[in-house]
Amino acid sequence: MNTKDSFFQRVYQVVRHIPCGRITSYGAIANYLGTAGSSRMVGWAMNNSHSQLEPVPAHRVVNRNGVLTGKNHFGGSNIMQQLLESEGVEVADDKVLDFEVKFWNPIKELEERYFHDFI
DNA sequence: TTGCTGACCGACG
DNA sequence: CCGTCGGCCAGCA
Repeated sequence: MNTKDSFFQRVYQVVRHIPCGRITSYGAIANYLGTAGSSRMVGWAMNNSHSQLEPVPAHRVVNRNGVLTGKNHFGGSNIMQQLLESEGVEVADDKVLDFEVKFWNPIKELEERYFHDFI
């Protein structure tokens, strides 16, 4: 990667690779970036995601419990939930249903993608 | 340079 | 079940 790519840029790049109808967690992204335990940085990156020119689907990132902890940063309303439901992700009580099923693991998915591209 | 802050996580009582 | 605390570390004033 370029030297310009900062920790935040990497986070945004991973988030942009999340397919529709799939979700991931802050910890998974942090683990993928090799900074496991720094999941707070991922959340902080999402807070600054608005400064990015390209849109970042931050609504596809939830905490490890599948709870929409960041919904409050989408305007104070249930915009985050609506976005997820529009993509086929069922949400109830600020919590994603079938979280484990729709969970998108950046390590596994991106590894396979990289492996497939490498071959 | 220092000292906050934060959309997390896990442990503890 | 609930609140609290420490660790984690990139940005920013």
